[in-house]
Amino acid sequence: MTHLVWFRNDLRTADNAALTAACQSDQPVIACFVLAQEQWRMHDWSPARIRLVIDHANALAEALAKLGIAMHFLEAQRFDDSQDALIRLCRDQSVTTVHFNEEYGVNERRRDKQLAQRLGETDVTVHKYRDQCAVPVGQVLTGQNQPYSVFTPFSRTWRRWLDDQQPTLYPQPAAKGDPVTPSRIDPTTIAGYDQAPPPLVATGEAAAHDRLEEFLADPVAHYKQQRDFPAKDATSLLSPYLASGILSGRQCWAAAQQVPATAANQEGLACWVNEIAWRDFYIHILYHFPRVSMNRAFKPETEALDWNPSTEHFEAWKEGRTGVPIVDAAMRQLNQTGWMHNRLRMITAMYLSKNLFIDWRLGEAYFMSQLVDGFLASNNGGWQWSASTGTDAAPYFRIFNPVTQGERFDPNGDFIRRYVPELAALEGDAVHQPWRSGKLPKGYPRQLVDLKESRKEAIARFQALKEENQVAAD
DNA sequence: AGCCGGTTCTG
DNA sequence: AGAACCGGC
Repeated sequence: MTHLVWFRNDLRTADNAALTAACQSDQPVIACFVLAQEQWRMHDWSPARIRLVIDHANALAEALAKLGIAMHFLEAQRFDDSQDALIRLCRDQSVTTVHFNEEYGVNERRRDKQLAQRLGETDVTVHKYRDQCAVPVGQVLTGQNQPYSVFTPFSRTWRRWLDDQQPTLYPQPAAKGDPVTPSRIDPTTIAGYDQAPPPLVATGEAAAHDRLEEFLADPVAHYKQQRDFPAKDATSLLSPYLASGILSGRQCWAAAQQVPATAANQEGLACWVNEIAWRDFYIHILYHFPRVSMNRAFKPETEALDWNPSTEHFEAWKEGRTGVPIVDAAMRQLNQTGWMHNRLRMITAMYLSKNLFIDWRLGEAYFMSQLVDGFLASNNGGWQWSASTGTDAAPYFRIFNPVTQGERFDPNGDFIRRYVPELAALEGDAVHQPWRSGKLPKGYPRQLVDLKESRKEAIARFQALKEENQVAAD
């Protein structure tokens, strides 16, 4: 008569629907987490993310142990094997009820559905919780009960739902018994763990809450003005915690509600809450339009685009030697730290998909393979936005000029100089356009493509696609 | 969450 | 000459 909480993308004890529900029963509770390393590899998990997840799984096991809940770390290769591991655990531990919070990728949904079926045959009850968003998927619909595919109207309904419902956080679970000895994953058994860059954020749920509170106590007031300047470090840096569920979107929304609004902070607060809405938006898109997690474009007609083959241009982009300073600085930040500023994600994604005209899926996968905060819904949404293949995407003719973007958002070139030492000695605006001084600094490459020409070419290809579709429609 | 080229306004 | 504005992509 034991309840099992299966932790996946929700490595927290606070505000956790599945954990709270399990602890409300009178029966004993155990927990599990599946180490599906082969599946992680297939989903392009980065070493940085693997390390963050392992560290937080261990921290979670400790926190649960204090509540008298033993964590079982299960070995599996892929999701299919994880079903077997779960079923074995249920049998060995006399589990009668399994609780977990939903995930929305197609593989995850298929896994959960099959598991529920198989457990049903053995008289184990499965309880699923819709816990990943501030507003649960399925709750933000148009007047015609359809999902939104444009952000602005989505966000209006999203905000109204929260204002009306005022969702409260799930109560912290009470101890289920005397403390137990925590189990622990040995990181040396985990592929990739020791290849991770130094941790970007401190480990543990408490550290995540500290960062959230510190951000909302002051920096949020300058968020709207300063967040777009990568040299300023003016973002919350909560994405690593959100991506692995150490913090929930609902906790972020609730914490923002608690901040006394002043003239000084209200714009920044609203701007930041809007980013939580973006996260929810892309999760809702993933839920309603599963094709986006099956390597398909949201706009099917864009599947006909003839992307350039992945050549040395792609390698140069990955390694940060495209010859465009802001692009190279951004890619090196990603490679060195496992994180990239959001403005720079847009600039580098636009450059790959429009100037180099390389398939956005390759960029999406590469980002995933490096990012500590790699999260399917947001990463896919962002890439399809940049490539003009997605919901509410940038119109195909709205192509960033990476030099102009660099000049606007890194006006002193501080960020470029931090990550591209070859350019550090250049004075003033030359750091954005090193080719103008006549001779490139030693070791810095010439541009892969002409920005003006490649922009024209990209627009022409999208224009041709549009005309083909008009002909087909006639 | 644009950029570009052309035109008009301004000092 | 440079800012400010605009239509088209």
